[in-house]
Amino acid sequence: MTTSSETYDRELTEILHSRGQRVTPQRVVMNRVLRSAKRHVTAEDVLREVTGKLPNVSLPTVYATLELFEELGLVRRVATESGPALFDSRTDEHQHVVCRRCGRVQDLDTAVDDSRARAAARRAGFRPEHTDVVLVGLCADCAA
Amino acid sequence: MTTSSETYDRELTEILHSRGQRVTPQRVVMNRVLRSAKRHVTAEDVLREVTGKLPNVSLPTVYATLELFEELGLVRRVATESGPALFDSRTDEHQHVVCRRCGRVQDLDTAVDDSRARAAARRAGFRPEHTDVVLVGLCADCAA
DNA sequence: CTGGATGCAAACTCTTTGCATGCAT
DNA sequence: ATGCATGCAAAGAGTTTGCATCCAG
Repeated sequence: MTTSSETYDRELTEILHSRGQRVTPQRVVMNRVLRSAKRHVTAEDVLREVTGKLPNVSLPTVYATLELFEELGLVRRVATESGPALFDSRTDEHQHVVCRRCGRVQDLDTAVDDSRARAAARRAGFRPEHTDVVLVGLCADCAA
Repeated sequence: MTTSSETYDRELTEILHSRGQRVTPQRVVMNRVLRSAKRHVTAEDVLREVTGKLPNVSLPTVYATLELFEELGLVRRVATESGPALFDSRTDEHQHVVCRRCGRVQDLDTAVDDSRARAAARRAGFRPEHTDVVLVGLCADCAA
């Protein structure tokens, strides 16, 4: 089930206009790149992908746009124990496995019951919004 | 139930000797600082605390020692979505709440069932070792 | 003594900021 | 026309590396 670029573009345009923000080529291309990315990407990854389609895009713009997209709910920052920031265009509930040796990240799709943790967080005075679940270990290659 | 510095020192000495590594004043003091720290600390935090007890300790030594202690299982790096690396001397299973606005981190003590996630990770070829659970939201102060 | 551990300085990576220009509205 | 968004350069935060010296065993 692949979604077309036009659908991505239309959705982005709608969100941006509803907030009085501009639809620029950089934002359109970055949105397409992110939404069709299979893996978790760094800002550098995004720049590389985008540059193939639109020249002269700068890293500061990539960072600014990633931050914007995060606010818009289009991407989520992945919690990691080190290394450059990773961004994930899947915003639905899922988990990550990270290899502590090579840094590889993969999605998991299982149910994790965080209701007791959320309740404890509220008792501690927090207003929890989402839960990052990261399993740290070794991938098949690094285990060998 | 406070544990004395002597107990910390003895435990550290034992682990280091068993691996043929040296017991230096820097390591002893850092171990005491970390084990008695209530909150989650950055490398800078550790340096500040240590400098009060032992002058001329350098940040590279703090980083090297934190990495060593991580290998020894004395501290764990906390998964976060951004900011400087956080270290936690609690190595038993627990969760964290992080304020996405001010970065405050607090411990939670609840049971989170990650067995299905672990199984899924193994199916994906990983050998999961531990699970980081981080609830992201707003703390009481920042919610206002 | 001897080599692992340290301190210092410098390099490096990742990210943010300042500012002049450009383009979406 | 207006001012938000961009590109470029430079600065900034956090972490790592190189190397001479030191000290724990």
